Amino acid sequence: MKVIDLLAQIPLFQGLPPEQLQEVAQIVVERTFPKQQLIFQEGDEGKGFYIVLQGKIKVFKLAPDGREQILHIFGPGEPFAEVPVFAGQQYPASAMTLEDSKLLFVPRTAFLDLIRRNPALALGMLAILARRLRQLAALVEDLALKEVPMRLAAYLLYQSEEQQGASELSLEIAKGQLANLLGTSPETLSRALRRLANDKLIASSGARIKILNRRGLQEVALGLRR
Amino acid sequence: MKVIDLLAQIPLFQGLPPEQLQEVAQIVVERTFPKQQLIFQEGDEGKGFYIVLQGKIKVFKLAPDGREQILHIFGPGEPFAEVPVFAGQQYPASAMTLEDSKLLFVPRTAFLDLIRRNPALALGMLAILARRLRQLAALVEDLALKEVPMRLAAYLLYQSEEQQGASELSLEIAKGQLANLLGTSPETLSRALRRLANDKLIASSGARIKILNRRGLQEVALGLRR
DNA sequence: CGTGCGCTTGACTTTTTTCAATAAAGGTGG
DNA sequence: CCACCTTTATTGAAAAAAGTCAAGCGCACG
Repeated sequence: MKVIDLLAQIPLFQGLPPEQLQEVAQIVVERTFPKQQLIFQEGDEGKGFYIVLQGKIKVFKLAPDGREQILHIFGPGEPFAEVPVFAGQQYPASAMTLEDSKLLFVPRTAFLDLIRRNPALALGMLAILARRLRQLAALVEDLALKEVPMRLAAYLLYQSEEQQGASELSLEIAKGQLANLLGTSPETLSRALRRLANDKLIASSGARIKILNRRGLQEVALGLRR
Repeated sequence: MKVIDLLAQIPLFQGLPPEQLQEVAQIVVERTFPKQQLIFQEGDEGKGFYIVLQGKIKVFKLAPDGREQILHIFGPGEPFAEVPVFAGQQYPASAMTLEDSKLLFVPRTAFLDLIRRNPALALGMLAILARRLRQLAALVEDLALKEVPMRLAAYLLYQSEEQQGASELSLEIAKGQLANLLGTSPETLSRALRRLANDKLIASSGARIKILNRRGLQEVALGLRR
């Protein structure tokens, strides 16, 4: 598939006139990464941002002792690492592939040029950053105001939504990674899962989860049930 | 002072041609709020964003049980609550004055119009959102990967920077509010302060803090010293 | 000068982390 | 396709960090 056709699928570029799409196609660089590959590290100079074509990317903060907190996981169609394009010049976090992935790299200066000539693109990017702020604010809320079982219940319900409201859902990421996303340890996550299963809210086998009592799970997520 | 002169001082509007500045002046609304006044609540429809002229504003998330996590505190010159202007239509958090405050309200549709005609303004707003993402990512990092004394030490050093690197600094906000900002309880904050004082890193009397051992405080902030 | 709110302190509980050992799962090469 | 080996997940027990409850103190404000 040609780059320009891929670009036409990206929400950010929806409605971009074909000649500008062509321009984008000429400045982007396609890059592939194997699973577990570091894409950039916090503090690296950010000369552009990325768009996921295939695969899955985690963006995370690392503590000196090696513990990590995932800020976000990105899948196909999603742009990430835009922050250094617009403010500062260094990446505020690190990024790594969770699977073999194919990315487009969009160089900073060329993209800024384009945005200056196209207000719709600017508004599209503003919408993306605004949504990201919403998500990060929700993560802060989770970490500061909710306990692990609440966060886990919320994540399961969210995944269920993502998967067409199915009651049988897949965790999508390894449990260790989920622990890093929920801001806890694998041990605590494991115990939280067991607790939900004991309470007959879910049935769990490996990365496959079946929601047995959606109402009850929602109550846990909201803190109405301990 | 006239609105247009106030606007000219706001970083976001730096470099805006005078006629567009005039346009902004015509669409903004000046509003004053007493201390402790709720400006908007999470979930309210956001018809525009605000700019602080005077005073201090906290933006926060509230748990059902009343606990709160402050996401950010804004002072003069800073815009806030831009998220619903660009994505979704509801505020993702609540906002309240910490002091008597004077704000400018910038209505959404008029501002979007303006931004469509002015790429520099769009880039300015992108830079603001990008910086905010950086700050929120740092807050997530603090909450997930650092203990309370580390966060407190980092806050004290940050305040010292803000106050021209002075060793004698003011907390700027009430301790109860600082606890909500650092993601902890007043009790735990109190104990953390006493611990730093016991270790002769700071001397504290009320909201006045004197840094006695900056190096040591930095070590605490980085987790090199327990 | 009193009153009240915010801050501090102590005692206790809960949640989560950490350490260690075991069990299960997944990938690789024979 | 199976056996092995490495990685990942689970479980138990103990420790640490922070939260909660309750009481006392003190400063600021009326």
